[in-house]
Amino acid sequence: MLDPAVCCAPVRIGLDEIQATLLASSFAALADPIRLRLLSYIAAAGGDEVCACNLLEPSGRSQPTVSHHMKILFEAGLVTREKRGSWVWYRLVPERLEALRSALG
Amino acid sequence: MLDPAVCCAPVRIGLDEIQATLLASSFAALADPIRLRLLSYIAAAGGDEVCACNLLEPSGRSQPTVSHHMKILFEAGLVTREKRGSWVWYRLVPERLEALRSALG
DNA sequence: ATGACGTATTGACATCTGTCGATGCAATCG
DNA sequence: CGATTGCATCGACAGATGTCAATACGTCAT
Repeated sequence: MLDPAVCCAPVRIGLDEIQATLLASSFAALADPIRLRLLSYIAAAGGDEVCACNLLEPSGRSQPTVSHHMKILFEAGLVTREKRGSWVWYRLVPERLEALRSALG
Repeated sequence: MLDPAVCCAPVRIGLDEIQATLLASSFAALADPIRLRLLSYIAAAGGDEVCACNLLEPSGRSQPTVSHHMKILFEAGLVTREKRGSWVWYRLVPERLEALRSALG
């Protein structure tokens, strides 16, 4: 057995359980290829907002599935949702993305 | 029906399926509170490397569970693993974290 | 060699997640 | 008004994921 001081020093904790759970759920929203592509569609769109109908075809998924994913992104605070007439428009929330960026630095 | 040009403009794609899948699996590695805390333990440690035995107690999980999570972080390229004697030492991979940061910008 | 210790792997299980068809709801059109 | 259209929700299902007990594998001390 080596000197315990070498290996088993007291523990420092940088992230409490609540913070970690919140952060993890945010990253979970990014942990799906479809959702990342949906975000990139919005980011790459000409204007800063995109109609839900534009997200359907390129994702290659059914309408309920896309709606499900957009709900997850919405509840994670990564996009806003605004209904105008028959259509629903989504926008990115740059501050939220920036918050996640800073958590990695 | 409104003018289709208003809503159903042609689609721009910013992320192909392969890139999206790779990115998603990296974020998936961050999408768990235990793994975020494990990373924070390493980051908050005095030196730049941490023995696996130090990760066990603060995580509040069994040894196999911690080993499982460290394997996921390792395979995601977020930490390196080095066995010296009986112990295993982990280090963060800052470049990998930076790569994920830049994906959010 | 033998035992003790640190870590990884296996197997099993409950839970979570992505997916789609069917349905519901609200707004628009005729 | 009724029909149609855009989107959300529900129900069901297969596959992925987190967890731990049991076990296996190396390394060290005796």
